[in-house]
Amino acid sequence: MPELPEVETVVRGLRQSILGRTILSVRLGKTDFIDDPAALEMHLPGRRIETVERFGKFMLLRLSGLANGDRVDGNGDAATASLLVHLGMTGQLAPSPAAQACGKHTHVCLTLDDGREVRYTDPRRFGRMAYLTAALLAEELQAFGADPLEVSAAEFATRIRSRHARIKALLLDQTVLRGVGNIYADESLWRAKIHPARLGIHLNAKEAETLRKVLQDILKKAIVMRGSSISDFLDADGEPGEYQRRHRAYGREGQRCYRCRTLIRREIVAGRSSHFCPACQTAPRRRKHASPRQARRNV
DNA sequence: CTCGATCCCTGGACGC
DNA sequence: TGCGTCCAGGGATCGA
Repeated sequence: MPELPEVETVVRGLRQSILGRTILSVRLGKTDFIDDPAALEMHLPGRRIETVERFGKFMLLRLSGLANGDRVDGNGDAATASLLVHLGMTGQLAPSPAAQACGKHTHVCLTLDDGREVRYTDPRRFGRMAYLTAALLAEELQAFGADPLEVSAAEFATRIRSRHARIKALLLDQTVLRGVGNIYADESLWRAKIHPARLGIHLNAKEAETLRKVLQDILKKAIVMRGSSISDFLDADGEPGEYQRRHRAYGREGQRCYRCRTLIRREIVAGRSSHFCPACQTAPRRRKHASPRQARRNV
């Protein structure tokens, strides 16, 4: 499941392999994960891939202006448009020789000017692809939160400690931080010894800063190890990552905590399966079940 | 504001 | 071997 480190790994691979290539043509299979399939077919051919960037869990392929002075629609926006790609749960984006047969779940093929194709493969089609002008892209991206690798101590503390939601939900909320998913949320909470059901507002300043530090450390190490391959993540070279070997909580239900030997537990927190050590990560005090009558009195 | 529920989708695990 | 069932999960959405 591609989260920030996995997406970063793919982005780095694509930078090596397809930067500067021109897209010649577009072939589509199933298109229910594409915002406007016709826009891809209409606008991608003839455009060069100028940059490959990551934004949270999104990949952004910034495209050149139209080749040989073709008409640019109205505002000239098309000149700085991008292809936005989200890998969802099972998406892969990688170049392969055009001669190579496509897999069953390959739904987008971008023919390049060097005899290869960039292919998007996604069995579950939880991903997303969209051709967006600069203005539309900016509009999309402004809704997202801070980059977890860049976020300052002060901003992180503000974003977390002002919220009544569970810390697990906050870490997963892309409008709070962009790029963290279930694996790295559980891993960072384990490292910081914070129970996933604690409320953001109940973390003290020290806990919040610890969490930020371990989250950054984990994400950086995971990038170095080219991500976690749990089910079927492969990078742009078709290689699996290695970070799953370092997991301390995620996927370790029933195994012993590396710190205290207690059995790792899995519970649904904030709607997501959450792995934690019930001894190291002490649960929040059980909320007193305020009766509806009592709650009403305080109004 | 925050929550849970529901939907999307398919492969893989599991039980019989 | 071959069913059926359940589950995983990022994100959107909706109602409580």
